[in-house]
Amino acid sequence: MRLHREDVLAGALGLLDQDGLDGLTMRRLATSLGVGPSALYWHYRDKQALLEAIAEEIMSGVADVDPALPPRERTAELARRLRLALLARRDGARVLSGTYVRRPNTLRFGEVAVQALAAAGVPETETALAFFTLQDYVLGHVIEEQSREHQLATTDRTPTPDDAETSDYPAIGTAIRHWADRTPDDRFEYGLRLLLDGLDRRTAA
Amino acid sequence: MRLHREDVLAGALGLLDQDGLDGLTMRRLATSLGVGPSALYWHYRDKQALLEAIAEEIMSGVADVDPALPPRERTAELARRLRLALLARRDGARVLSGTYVRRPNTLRFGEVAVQALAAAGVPETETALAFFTLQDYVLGHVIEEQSREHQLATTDRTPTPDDAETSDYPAIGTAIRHWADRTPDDRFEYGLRLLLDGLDRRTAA
DNA sequence: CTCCAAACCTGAACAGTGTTCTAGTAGAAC
DNA sequence: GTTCTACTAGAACACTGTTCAGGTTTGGAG
Repeated sequence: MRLHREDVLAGALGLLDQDGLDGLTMRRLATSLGVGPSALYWHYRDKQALLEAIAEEIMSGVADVDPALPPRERTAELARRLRLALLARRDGARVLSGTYVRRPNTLRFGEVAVQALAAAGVPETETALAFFTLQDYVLGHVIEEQSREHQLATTDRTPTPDDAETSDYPAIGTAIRHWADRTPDDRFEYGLRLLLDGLDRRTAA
Repeated sequence: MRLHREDVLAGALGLLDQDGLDGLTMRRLATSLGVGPSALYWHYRDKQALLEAIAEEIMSGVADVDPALPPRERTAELARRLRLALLARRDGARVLSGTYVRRPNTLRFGEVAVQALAAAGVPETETALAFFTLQDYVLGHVIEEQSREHQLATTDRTPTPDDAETSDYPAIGTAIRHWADRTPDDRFEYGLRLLLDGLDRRTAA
């Protein structure tokens, strides 16, 4: 009935999905594993190390995109897969944004993305800039997306400001209405297309 | 020698700049104001409310962009001002990403940005999508930017992976080197231009 | 000048957090 | 069957956000 490193990680992932990042505490994780809190510190140096392991786990498989795809569609697919990976776990984006991971899954994602961008015709001097731009967008987008889920779960009032204050900000009102008509996927695709179109312009030159 | 709401906010901002978001605790804020912890709860319902006040303070003046600027340059300027506002306070991006603020400064920023986008020729049905895309990018970008500052301050080892592992990921190595040659401002401008160029394409159609 | 209500604070307490010890027990290897 | 390593218990430390009943201080009205 003893634990291994992977058991702790699996338990942490389960607790994360169930109670969110704020609910993921060392003590609760310990009791959910039927063990004292100090036992966890044998497997992971501290909580930060555990979170980095979670982050690396989230990134597993994200880079496994069909290499036969044309380069532009390949980078798009990488961005989509990153988003889905973050969405797959509760507070996934927040977890990833708080960790600096230099491990296989994370590095391989960067490697594959940079290669796809280069193949798409992005100058070698700009591939990292383009990669981080895409990654920053995805991260920011999913952070807000998951933050809205949380907002909706706790205060159960829709985040769309159809409130009184909207009358003081006329443009926002109609803009938000159109925004609310789209699906979350559509909203993400819009920004993604903006970035890819912008990239096209720089590959032509 | 009694406190007012603004004194608490000012003290919180000072402590934030000095010790970062993790160092901003109610107890330390209280002692820095020469008062007991419970005194703070008279001025702000809880810590979350205080953080939202900080977020709104961060957003003050961000929307004050020259309305005479041509629309495209105006939206670019709004994005730049948002970034600078976030950078102006330590962990500013993390603070903002954790709060849902519906207050004057924040709303006015959205209003002005949506108007600029509409003036630039973005279809009315897409202004909110474009606005959030820009905002998500800026937020994600600055979160990573400030996260790197933190990394550099604590572990004093440069985050550029010139390490051994780079040999297993050949494309990353050269890509990162070019990335490291740019200034932080340049890196931000690159992504911003990508988005604006992408927008141009959709305003032409 | 007094009185009162509002504004503001104290001090103690509760329940929870990450982390570090020393001391110990279970499991496999020889 | 003993020895060595892998792993855990339990208590403790120094924190965290938050609440509550009871005191102050303050500005203004009568």
